[in-house]
Amino acid sequence: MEKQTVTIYDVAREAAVSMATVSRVVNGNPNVKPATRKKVLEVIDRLDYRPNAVARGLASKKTTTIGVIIPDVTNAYFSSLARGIDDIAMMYKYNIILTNSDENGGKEVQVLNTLMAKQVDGIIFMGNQVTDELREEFRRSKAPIVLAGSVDAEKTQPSVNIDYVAAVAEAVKNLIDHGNEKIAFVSGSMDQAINHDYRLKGYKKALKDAGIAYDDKLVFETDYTYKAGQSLEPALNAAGATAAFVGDDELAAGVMNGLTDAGVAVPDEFEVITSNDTKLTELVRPKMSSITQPLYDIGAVAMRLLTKLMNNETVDENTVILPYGLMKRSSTK
Amino acid sequence: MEKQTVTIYDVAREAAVSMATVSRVVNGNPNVKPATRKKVLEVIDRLDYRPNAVARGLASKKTTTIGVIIPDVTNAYFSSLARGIDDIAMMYKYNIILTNSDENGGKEVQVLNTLMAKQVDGIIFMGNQVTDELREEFRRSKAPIVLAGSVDAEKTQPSVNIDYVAAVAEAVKNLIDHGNEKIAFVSGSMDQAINHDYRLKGYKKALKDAGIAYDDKLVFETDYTYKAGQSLEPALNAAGATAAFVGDDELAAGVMNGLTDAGVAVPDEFEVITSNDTKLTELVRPKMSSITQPLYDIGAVAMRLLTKLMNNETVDENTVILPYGLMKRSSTK
DNA sequence: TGCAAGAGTGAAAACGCTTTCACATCAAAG
DNA sequence: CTTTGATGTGAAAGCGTTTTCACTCTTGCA
Repeated sequence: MEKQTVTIYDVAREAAVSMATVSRVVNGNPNVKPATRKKVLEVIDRLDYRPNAVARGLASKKTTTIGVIIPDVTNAYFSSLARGIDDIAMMYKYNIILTNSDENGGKEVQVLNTLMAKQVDGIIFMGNQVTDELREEFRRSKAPIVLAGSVDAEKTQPSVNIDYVAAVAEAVKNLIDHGNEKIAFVSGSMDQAINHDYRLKGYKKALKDAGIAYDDKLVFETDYTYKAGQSLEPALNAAGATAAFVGDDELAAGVMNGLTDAGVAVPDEFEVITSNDTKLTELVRPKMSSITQPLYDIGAVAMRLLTKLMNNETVDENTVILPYGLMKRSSTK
Repeated sequence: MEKQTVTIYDVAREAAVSMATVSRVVNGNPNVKPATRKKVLEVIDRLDYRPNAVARGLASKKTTTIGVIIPDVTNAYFSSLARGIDDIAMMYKYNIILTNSDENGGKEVQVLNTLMAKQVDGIIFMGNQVTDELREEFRRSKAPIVLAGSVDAEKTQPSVNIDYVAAVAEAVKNLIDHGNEKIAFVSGSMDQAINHDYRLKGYKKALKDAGIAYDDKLVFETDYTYKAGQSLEPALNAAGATAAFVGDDELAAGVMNGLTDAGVAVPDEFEVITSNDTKLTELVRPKMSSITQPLYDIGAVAMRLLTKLMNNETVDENTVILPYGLMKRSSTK
């Protein structure tokens, strides 16, 4: 025995008005006589009428739902962004369809398509490897798409980020200032624009400014996991590094613990600076120095930007750069 | 100049068949002559036709979308569950609308309502404080709802969990076996069923089994944050505790670091065992001993259960209990 | 040769809303 | 009193699918 759903038509009949009028009061349209409005509201209340958002979406061509593509919710960096996104979305009455992509191009394209099929009003994309195919999909989307905490070298989409090049350069300079000359650059895949086109650039810049020669033996390309970091100690040691810039906090924690476990003292014998300033940096011992990013805000601002785009408001700047900082904790001198 | 969307009608016209037939081929209905199917598929391809999921949802009364209510994505425990949920959901062609509730009753009710308005096919709820009002909303929902990693004392909804009482009892027994008599019970709000009706019960049981008197001075009700744990050291000390069972990993990390920072040696002078076995337990030093839970699986199984419910398959057991374990690391002797 | 039973297809009615357009009403202005 | 411009309301046409039902062909079989 299915519960019978009450529709706008039922309300109209009971209130002795037209569907149009019911629709008006539901949507807060001011062109309704107060007496009528009251009458309709009473019936709505009595019948416990709840508008069907799907029907609404079909008729109005707006779903008040946005799609969010995230590499992995389980990653503290991204989940912080996601929280910022959701909070602002909720503030603007949007809901979020969240899907994990594992930064896998095929999955990203597929997910993007189902999001578009579901007629989301907008999309927020996180992930640093924007393939040509993906870019093509972006282009064909009628819903606006903004990148959050992610970069695409082609800069074809609106995005919100920090200035990665400058941030990394500053972090590395800090290490250099402490007397380190052999500084490792540890990050995830170099196929990712953020590593290849931004972080590495910052790293090289700092080196160059200090007159230190770039040595690709000091560049460690691995994946963003604790384990990967932990097992990096021998290689780091073999390369003669005395400090490392690391592109991810979990990875950095691994690097640091791997070092410590191998009897290398951090920061006295080896300094580590990381990138994302997630909670993690405070939990490990020694606490990790890090580039600071307004994670929550990156998500929040991205979502805010998206709302403007969805409303066809003109936005002065398509790519917004938020301020970063450097937080000295105990993994650097 | 809006891009003109191509509809099923356009395809039908171009392929010289009816909409019904196009619908059939799109949905893989076998009652279509191969030749016809081929012809239609060609047109679909040529026009780049993409079915509108909203229209589909309206007509079929299925949205292939489920709602997920999560206290906070940023929390490692819950985000692990969320990942399990999403993976299985994707496997069954569902998408997920994710909303953060902060375990705030009012927000939960509101979110639940918007999810139902959006006609989700099912809902997964995480949160340990099921108010009467919430229970009422659950009841009125036509979409099935399952609790994941969350308990409701009334057991009115399907759920997937571990046996919290037994797990906590075992953890505490372990502490007792190490010679501790004054064992602190540290958790979040006692209003939450999981703390009040499960964990505390397990704690008391272990005490009773060992013939140790229960002392509510040793029960610390706080919130699930690192900071809260960190500042607990003086109180713990004042109560004369020599060990603690903690209900959340981040909180436990705080407790442990607070202790360490105050010069209390873990585990020699104070043992700590935590509850959720998130990655965190491995990142801090000493590594934390913990009850182990199959986090990902709890989410995955909950989602799987939900698919069955949505298909009206009969399920033998409405509440599934997954196995737990105890992982000894370095925060206990 | 005739007939029952599929197989394949199309017409059209939902699905539950928004929105356009036309119309009616009414108060203020001439 | 008329005219006018707002204000309030309803009829009905979408929105893009799925699904039911009826109908036409084919086949296989008696």
